[in-house]
Amino acid sequence: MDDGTLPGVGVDEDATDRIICHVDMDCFYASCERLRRPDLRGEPVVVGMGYEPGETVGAVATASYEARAFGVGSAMPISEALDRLPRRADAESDDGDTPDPSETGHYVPVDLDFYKEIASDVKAILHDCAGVVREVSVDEAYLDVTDRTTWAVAGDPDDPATSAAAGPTDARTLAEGYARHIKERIAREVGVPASVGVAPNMSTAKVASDADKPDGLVVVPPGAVSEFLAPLPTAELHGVGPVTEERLAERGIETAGDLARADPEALSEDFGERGRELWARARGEDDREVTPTGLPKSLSRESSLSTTGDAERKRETVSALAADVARRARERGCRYRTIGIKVIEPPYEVNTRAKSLPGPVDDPAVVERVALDLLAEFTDARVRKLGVRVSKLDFGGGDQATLGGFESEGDAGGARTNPGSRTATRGPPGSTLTDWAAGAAMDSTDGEATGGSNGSEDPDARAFGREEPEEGQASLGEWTEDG
DNA sequence: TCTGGGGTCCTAGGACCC
DNA sequence: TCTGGGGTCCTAGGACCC
Repeated sequence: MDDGTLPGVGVDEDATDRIICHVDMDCFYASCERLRRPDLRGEPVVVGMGYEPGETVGAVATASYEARAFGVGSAMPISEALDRLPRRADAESDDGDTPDPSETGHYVPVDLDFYKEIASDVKAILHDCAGVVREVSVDEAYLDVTDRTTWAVAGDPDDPATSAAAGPTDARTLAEGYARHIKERIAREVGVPASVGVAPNMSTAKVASDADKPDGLVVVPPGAVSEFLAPLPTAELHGVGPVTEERLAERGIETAGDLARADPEALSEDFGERGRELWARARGEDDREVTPTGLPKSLSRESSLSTTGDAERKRETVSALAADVARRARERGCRYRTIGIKVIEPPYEVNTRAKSLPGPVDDPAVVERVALDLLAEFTDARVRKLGVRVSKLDFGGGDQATLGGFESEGDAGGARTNPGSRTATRGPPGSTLTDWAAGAAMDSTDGEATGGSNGSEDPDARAFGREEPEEGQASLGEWTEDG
């Protein structure tokens, strides 16, 4: 049953073996910039935000491999990136001690819309190459290509020339040829490089695509999974971050092989359900199906400030973020039932607060009022970052059984641009949910400002009437019952 | 009256990913 | 590396219901 460490002997070698590809675009933002700026090819390129004049906070989104050679990496503060790799423009305009141009790089601001356009060209190829595609992010996707190719060995398995990309086994499979075909189509038709991992399951395919970046192709046939994973540091497993890596190391677990041999019961005790899952992944066991990308679960916006305690500045920021989130939700035709904020206090203390409404709404005014109400708790706090989020999203779809039937005209196209006052799907005649929610939040804000009787109580109860409905809210019960 | 277990929803926080 | 922005999933406790 468990002889899977032998090359060529399958851990799960029956005919049901799947063939999963993980396609991961290499430094995608930088590759996109090079498409429209050929002069950036072969040069160090850093795509980031916040380094332009007047901006002080920012980070690297993507660094080309040439830039990485200078120590510039993703998520690095832009100031540090500039220390390691001075800006080419600076080098040319500076007549003082000009850095050697060969030790400078190009800094380009993020243009997500453009990258999404390029990504859609790539995704079109992926959908052409597989029946099921799960798009994980703008630059990454899983494909189930089981019905397009096989694990059968092609060519002469004894010929080392055929094994260049075959990973830990010598045999070159038809699956490898198919993956190469995908990769080459992307390069030829779109002009950006990708790394591809092929394995019998998602988690191994993911690790494989990372194993030989950039422009890599790593194929791990069914019988070779354990052998491939075993020597890798635990951090290379998907789902093991710095915290888990450290905690595993404390237990003497340094590699995927160590993890695979560990006691799953003990892992389960220490790490909960995740422990067992990581154990299985380290053993190359992962039976998750590749499912198409679903609808988003939440929408959010956040923004960094130079640390401030200014209450008005915080409120202005939250209002702007709320407006933007609400606009995006409306653009996507989704309503939301929960509105939340994120407040980050120095040094980096993350606070989240959220409030659920009795039913889904689409109303920028409600987002703003609820967000500001939640922010009231932090009126005196010094903050370095603020965020607004909506969740419990409702994309309409099946939930069109409205009581009022007011969506009969004008909304057929699906894009929900109707004003908030028309968006409640439940509620007593003559009133709407959004009216109620807005009123409740507003009442509470007033109460706070005037030192009203509720001023010192639980803000949750205050804002959303979990307790006694006040005057004018007597119908709350009707709404919550079926919510 | 007390006790119990199961289920669901809500909120807050944490880890992780790109 | 003292930290940008947009997400996902999991956990845990409390409320509430049956």
